Amino acid sequence: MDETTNGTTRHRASSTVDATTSDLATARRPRRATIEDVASAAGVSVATVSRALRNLPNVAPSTRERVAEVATSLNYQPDPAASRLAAGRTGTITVLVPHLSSWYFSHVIAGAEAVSAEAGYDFLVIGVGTSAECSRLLDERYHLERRTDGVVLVNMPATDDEAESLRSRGVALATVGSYTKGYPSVRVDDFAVGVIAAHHLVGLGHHRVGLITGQGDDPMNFEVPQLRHAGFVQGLADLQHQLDPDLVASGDFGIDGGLEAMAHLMEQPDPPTAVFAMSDEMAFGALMELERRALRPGIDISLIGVDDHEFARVVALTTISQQVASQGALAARALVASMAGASTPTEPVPSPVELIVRGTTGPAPAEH
Amino acid sequence: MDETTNGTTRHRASSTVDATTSDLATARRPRRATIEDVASAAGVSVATVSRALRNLPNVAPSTRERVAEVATSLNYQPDPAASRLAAGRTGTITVLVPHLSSWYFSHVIAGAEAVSAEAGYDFLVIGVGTSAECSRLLDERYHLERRTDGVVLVNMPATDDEAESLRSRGVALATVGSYTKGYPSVRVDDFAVGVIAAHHLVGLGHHRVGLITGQGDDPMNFEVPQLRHAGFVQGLADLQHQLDPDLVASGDFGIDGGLEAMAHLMEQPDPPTAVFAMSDEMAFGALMELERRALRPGIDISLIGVDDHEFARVVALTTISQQVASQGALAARALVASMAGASTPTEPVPSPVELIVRGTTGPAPAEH
DNA sequence: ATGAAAGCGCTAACAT
DNA sequence: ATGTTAGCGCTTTCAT
Repeated sequence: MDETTNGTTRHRASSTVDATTSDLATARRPRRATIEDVASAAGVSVATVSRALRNLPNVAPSTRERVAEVATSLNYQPDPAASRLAAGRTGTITVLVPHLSSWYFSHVIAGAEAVSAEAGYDFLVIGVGTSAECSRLLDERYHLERRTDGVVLVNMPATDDEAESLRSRGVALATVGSYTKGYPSVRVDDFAVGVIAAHHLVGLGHHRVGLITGQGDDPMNFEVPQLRHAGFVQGLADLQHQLDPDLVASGDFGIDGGLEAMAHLMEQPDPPTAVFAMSDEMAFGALMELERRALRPGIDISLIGVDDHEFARVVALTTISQQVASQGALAARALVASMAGASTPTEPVPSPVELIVRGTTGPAPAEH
Repeated sequence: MDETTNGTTRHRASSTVDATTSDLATARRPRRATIEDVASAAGVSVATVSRALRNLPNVAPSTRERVAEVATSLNYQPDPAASRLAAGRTGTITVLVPHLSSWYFSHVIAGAEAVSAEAGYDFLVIGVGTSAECSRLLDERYHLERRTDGVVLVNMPATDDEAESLRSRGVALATVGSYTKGYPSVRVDDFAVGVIAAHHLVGLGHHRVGLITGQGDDPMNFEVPQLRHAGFVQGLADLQHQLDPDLVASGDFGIDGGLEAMAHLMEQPDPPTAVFAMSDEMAFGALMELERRALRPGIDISLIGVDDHEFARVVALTTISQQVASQGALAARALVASMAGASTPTEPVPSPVELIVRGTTGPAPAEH
């Protein structure tokens, strides 16, 4: 039944470690060593090999060592598909992210990948254009749970239902850039980001401040802009200032959007002397517009961004830095921990921000 | 033997399509539908379901349709692990790349991911720091062939041996940014890039031209800098010019490297009036250095980069554009084709480049 | 055109 | 501490 029609048992002499010893059976290709090969070569059962190699308890130290040696000499690696099927775990972490190539997301991915690899997980990447597409993935039809043990959601809102759906299917969840109740989520204090920006600008003596926000067409990730906005308003209020609704323009988190938003702001009857752009990329676009208007950043008008993009220092952009790769890493680490059965932090895991003053912010122009 | 100790057969009435009908057996969780569920609900064997769903021949149209309907209504999706184990194919494409977060690589990944997803492949990402690490992966110990049907190598040299090792293990290969004999590889004509840069600068009347190259510590991807270098020299020679070895500095493909390289060039006794930086990022660093020296790009000194990084237009950098995401997509497409058994292009697949003139290049200063 | 059955290479009870 | 064995859910000959 286990043995095929020939009645011979396949165990070799237990000292037979040499990988070149070829069974009369399959001698076609340089066939991969299986757990059975290791077992017979080590003179133990496959179960023991399995235990020994996965460092499960109840294996004699001497046995464990011998098995490990044999496995190495046979260049044995368990077949992922087989163990997935048998164990029901995939050894895979999946990250769901919009715009794979954008600065922010690629850094998150880099951080998450490093941690996943180190923890021995395969790292799957799925680009999701819209949040609708994301919901579809998180919900039924595409069976995420067969492909992955955990997913990292980057700047994608997951409803409580979606999160619960994942949980019920045994998939762990962690998010970065948005908060899902009951799951580890890494993020900066976006409210504080807004406050810091406001305090910095008003502290420089600016009274008329503008905001380039990031509300785009896709309502994906509405939380971040909303919080930064609220924080900015609060920061102004702290210092007895207000945000004129006319001085708020949306820039879609891109260079072009930033450019247009800045143009819009400068076309106001009473334009701002200082502007807070919610991302460095939008700030870059804004700088282009200022250049076109021959306005000197930091002198004629102040501009502060968020991110500390590699490029910010090239144009001397004052910004509020965040550690993006580290956020991806933290999320992956939380995921690994929760998959290992550890209790996951249900409160948001904070990631630090820091004001970095460069050249694009300066004292308010005297003439007023 | 197939049935467990109880002798009951598990087939339901063939009209039973309702997913809520619970066997007396496993009624624990909302168990996923298996191929058996579909088979019994459709009143056919699992083999037929398997054939029908994968569009294999020898299935009656009516049967195929019925199976498809039942599968949909049961929300059935084959378990990847099971089919991998049984079929020996993984349905996975893996991309091996250094520096996940850098501009170039993240764009390649984005392109490759889109194509992979569209073709129905899972997309695995592995960050490899050094080329040694890459070789290790491509060689024996970590069994890539169990995890993936094909790999995309980004700017990582694969030796013929490594490529052959992959082939013998049934893993398809495609590369971008480097050429491996006998495998599809997508790349720009880096020699032409150098020529274009040289012609542009000399065409503007520059006689003393410098080069910021990218040879770093890790000899990973030596081909690109080497070819661009050679092309640059050739382009100069075309117009009776030479490259002074003193005007060549290495910048490691980073902003800081570019900055230092430019500083080095400008400290020469007879500094260049025009510089070709092999990447936009190095050019950005170079611009910072020029700013520090109060030299106006495009007027006091000309600078041209390569890539057309999103940011290039922000600083009006003249550059030679390449379509990076498209390269990743082309590579993935070639991989998909070769895995489907198509004959793969063994000649390099060219990706276009284009000179984009902006503000950082201009006529050579008159005073000379 | 369809079905029966033998694995694919592991893991996880359950013995011992 | 170790061995036996029954699956995991598919794919794939081989029959029919």
